[in-house]
Amino acid sequence: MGGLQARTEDKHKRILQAAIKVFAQNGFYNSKVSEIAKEAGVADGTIYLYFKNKDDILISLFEEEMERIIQSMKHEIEKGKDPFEKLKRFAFVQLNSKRENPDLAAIMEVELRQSSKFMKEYVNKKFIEYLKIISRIIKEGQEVGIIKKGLDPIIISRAFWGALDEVARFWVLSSKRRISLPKSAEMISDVFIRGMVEDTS
Amino acid sequence: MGGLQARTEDKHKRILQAAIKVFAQNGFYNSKVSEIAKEAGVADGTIYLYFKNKDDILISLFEEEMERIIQSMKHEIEKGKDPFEKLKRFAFVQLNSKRENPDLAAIMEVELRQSSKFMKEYVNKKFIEYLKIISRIIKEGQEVGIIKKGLDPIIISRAFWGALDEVARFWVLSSKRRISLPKSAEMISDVFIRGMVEDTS
Amino acid sequence: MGGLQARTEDKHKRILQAAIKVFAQNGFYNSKVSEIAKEAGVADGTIYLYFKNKDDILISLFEEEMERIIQSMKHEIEKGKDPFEKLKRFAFVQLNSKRENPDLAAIMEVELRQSSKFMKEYVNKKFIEYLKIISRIIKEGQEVGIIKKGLDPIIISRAFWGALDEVARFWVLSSKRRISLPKSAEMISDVFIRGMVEDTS
Amino acid sequence: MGGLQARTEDKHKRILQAAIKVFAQNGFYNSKVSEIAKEAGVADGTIYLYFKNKDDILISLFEEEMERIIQSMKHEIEKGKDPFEKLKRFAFVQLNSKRENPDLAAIMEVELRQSSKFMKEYVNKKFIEYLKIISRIIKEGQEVGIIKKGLDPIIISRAFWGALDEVARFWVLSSKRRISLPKSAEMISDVFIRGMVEDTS
DNA sequence: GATGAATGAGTCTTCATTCAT
DNA sequence: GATGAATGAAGACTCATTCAT
Repeated sequence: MGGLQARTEDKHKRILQAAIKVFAQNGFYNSKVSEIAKEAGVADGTIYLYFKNKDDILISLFEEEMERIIQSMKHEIEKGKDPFEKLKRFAFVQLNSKRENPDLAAIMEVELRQSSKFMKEYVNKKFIEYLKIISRIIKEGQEVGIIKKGLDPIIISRAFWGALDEVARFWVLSSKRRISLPKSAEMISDVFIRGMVEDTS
Repeated sequence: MGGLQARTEDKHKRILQAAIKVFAQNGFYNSKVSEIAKEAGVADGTIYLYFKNKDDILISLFEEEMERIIQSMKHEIEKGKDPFEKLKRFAFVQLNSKRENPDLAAIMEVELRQSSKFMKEYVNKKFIEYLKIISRIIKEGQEVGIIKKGLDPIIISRAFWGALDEVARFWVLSSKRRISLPKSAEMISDVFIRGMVEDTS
Repeated sequence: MGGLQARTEDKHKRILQAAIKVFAQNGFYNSKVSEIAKEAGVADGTIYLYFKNKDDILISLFEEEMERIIQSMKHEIEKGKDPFEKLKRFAFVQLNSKRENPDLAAIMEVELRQSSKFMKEYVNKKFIEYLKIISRIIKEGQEVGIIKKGLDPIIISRAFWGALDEVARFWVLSSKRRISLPKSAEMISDVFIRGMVEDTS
Repeated sequence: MGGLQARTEDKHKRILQAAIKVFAQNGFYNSKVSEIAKEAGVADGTIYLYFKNKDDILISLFEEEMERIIQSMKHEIEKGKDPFEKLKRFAFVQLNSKRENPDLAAIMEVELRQSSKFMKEYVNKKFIEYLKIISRIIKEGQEVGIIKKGLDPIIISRAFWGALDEVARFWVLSSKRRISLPKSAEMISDVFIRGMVEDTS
């Protein structure tokens, strides 16, 4: 019984992993359900035992991966001793995820911007939660008095994330050699930190 | 004769404008050619007198709009007296374009990241040209000695653009009220400028 | 006035000639009216001043060419002194027409067999008239007593024409070198003549 | 398992049979895939599980039927004791096939001449194989000394087939009454045999 | 649960034909 | 008469989804 359950969960995961690969390669609309099935090693119809439809695969993918990403990022952030170190960690982890999970990252990149109605709500909710990790750090810095009070944490967190995401994208396109990911992370967080730091006079 | 030419060009433009609207609303893959035709007030077949196929509409859209955007941005930048002022102008114009041409901006947002093979080359070429506007300003600042030498202009230009693009996206999603576009432009360029400024001691 | 009429007729003919070329190359269904127009050096719409529709071009083509072919063949046959010589002449002219007018011949080859309802009647009428040239020669031979009475002139004329047509087709396909057209004409008419000749004992 | 396979093969065959009927009725270009599907009692999409596209239906039709025809003809020919008897058998079987399978015959008639590029090669290959059945008989006759040496077996085989094919076509058009098929077969093979026989003096 | 053959709705695209100039 | 831009009906083909086994 447990075994069956396990195998079932396994199949669910296998389909999702296959979908990540296929979606990343062709984009959502150019991916065929049958391709995912093939990649997952299951029959076409089996997909529909685990997911309501093609859209649902993408949604589930977000639901499960975003949650994992958020938790993992929160965990990583906590290791930072001060807001600035936390931001650096965020930048580093964010950029690194591109290397560790390029397919998933590729999907997020596009799909997060795709205005597919059906997703918007959910995706946004989770994405905002993700961004809150940043804005909370900024607020913390403002409370502690090391980050300028005038800066809107929401705007800045968006900007920070956008900057990182774009550089990550660039890294993929530039055949991954021209620039080192860690250095980029450092460079960007440095610029932001220096840019946000409260003047001490 | 001139009239005929005019009308022909007009139709080309009308189709492209219609496409911008329709693509922005539904995304490329959920848009039907017949919808575009309807929106443009022409017959379905007429589309194919001006464009090779559906893909070609999107490509043409980029070709024509990107060029326009780049020229207009270059023109705007020149008015800035120093690199910092130029960056501020860039930020302002970039964010504002979202307000002035939200549909086009929405398409660029997604499609620029879409890995649609057929586009990648062209889009990238033009996009890189666009980003060079930023990196040149940064280099200029480094030469003049007001921007830190250690910063990679290419990385930073990506980051700057990414930050702006994401904030612009946020502005659209947040029902355009919570935050003012000009203030955001100022905030982001300020952070970047302060973050990049060469230490004078 | 006469000039205009002449030019008009000229255009009619030019379109028909263009159609022969285009139809021969691509077949009726794969030929576009616009191709014919281009080949004829007229505008697409002009075609419809001279022909009711695409079908009508093909029909007119038959009407005009078949009549010409029939008359020319009749004229040629008359030069033969006896039925056998007439058959030889028929064979020779028939095969030669493939060389002189390969495009027209190619169209006849296919279209004569195409069961396009709209043509059947007309084509058949003219084709039967053409075949009658043969059957009359055979009847003549039977009356004169040099061709076996038992042979059905209608069947034999079909067979004779079919034999010639197929060999002509072969000649085209075999890159026109392997075999000489006149020799083939002689060979086939010889076989038929020897095969039909009344036994004299 | 066997049942499933059987049903699958059955569907392939059913589609092909339907195609024969539909193509014969309207010609290839005027036949709609949906018509074939309807006639076969399957959904439109099902066609594409068994055939690559519309063209492929026609090609498959040839591949499968021609092979069958060739084998069946070879089998029939062998029963003839001498070359002349074999030719008579050929004529008889050839004409009869028109009665037994008029739809297929109608398609062969037209399509064999249609210069559809995509077919030409294959069709020709198989058709030449078919004609070789005749030319071999003629060669055999020449070797045995009962058929004139001067006759080119290739030309004559074409002529023989062309003669038969045309008479068969005539039979269909003439509402199948005016003339008996067996008599026609006899008449034509008689003319050819007498025409080809070596003079014995 | 698993399969994959079958379905058929949905869309792009072509091209014969029209008609305003 | 001549033009050729515009039309829109028609049809091949795809692929998400279903369901009998």
